[in-house]
Amino acid sequence: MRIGYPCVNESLDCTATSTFRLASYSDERVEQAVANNLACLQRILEYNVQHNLRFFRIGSGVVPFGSHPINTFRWQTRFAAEFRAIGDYIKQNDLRVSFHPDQFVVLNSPDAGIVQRSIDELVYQGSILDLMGLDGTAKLQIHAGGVYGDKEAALTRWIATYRQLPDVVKARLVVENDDRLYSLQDCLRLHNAVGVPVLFDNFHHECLNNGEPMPLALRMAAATWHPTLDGPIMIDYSSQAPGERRGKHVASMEEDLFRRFLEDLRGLDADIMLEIKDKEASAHRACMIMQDVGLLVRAAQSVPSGNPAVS
DNA sequence: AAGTGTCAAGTGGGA
DNA sequence: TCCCACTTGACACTT
Repeated sequence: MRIGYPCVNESLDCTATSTFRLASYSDERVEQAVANNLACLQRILEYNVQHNLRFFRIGSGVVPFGSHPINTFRWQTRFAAEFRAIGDYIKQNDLRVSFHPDQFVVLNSPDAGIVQRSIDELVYQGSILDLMGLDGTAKLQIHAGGVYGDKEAALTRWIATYRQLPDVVKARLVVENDDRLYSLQDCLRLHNAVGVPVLFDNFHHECLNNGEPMPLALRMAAATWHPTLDGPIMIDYSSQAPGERRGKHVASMEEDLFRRFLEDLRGLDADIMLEIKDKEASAHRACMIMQDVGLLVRAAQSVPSGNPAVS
């Protein structure tokens, strides 16, 4: 099992998603930003190895305007060596990485332009994982999309779009239950239609479900992952922020709730992404708890390799 | 240097 | 009819 956190490391003084405004686009700025982002990504991964945090979500903006037609810079070839080196580091240290393309990726939109831009974005993010030389266990995680007043029609459109995706995207795509529109059951229908694995979000399931108890829900989602092609199941973990709007993520992990969740999970291998505001701070506490209950081996006393220049 | 309005992209819910 | 949230701040203009 692995513990991870999304996109941002608050302990380091760098960002792996530095960008700029579309209005000030230039190839030079893309090159500058990608160089910075990949150097920072490498530092984050080294930090993660040192802290036994072996799961990380890479931010969508690692290549600014990565799927925008304005971006004609050949970043794939310019940074081929850097992508490959990061991929090697990921494999050598048994890390797992993923992407979560943002809310603009909607495969079931009635608008063909939106669907095409969504596919372009998936191809862009998937190509980064390809350039890193990572196998199909490195995933692209999306939601089912909108309902548009007719969920049946929306699910049908999703399936039709999925079937048109390039194989390289299909091999990585997973669909996550959301907190308002598409429940675990809805996602399982997509799985039954096209085989897409279901990424289970426990907090979304608490917000929107069909009465499945958490242990059962976890096992239903787990059954949609192919053990070797897809890897261990991925889970997004969070909990309700006390006193806040329903669906708001908690600021810092509540340890008793996490221990209870591990009880529900018991017996399943999973990589858990903590979608919690304070990032690696909570991930580190989760790591300690999992070591405490014997679900995680302690970090090796490894010396970080590569990039000796930065600290 | 500090303050702040706005940023590529979509959708639905709530004020 | 706006405004907000969403996996995540931070760019860039103004003073």
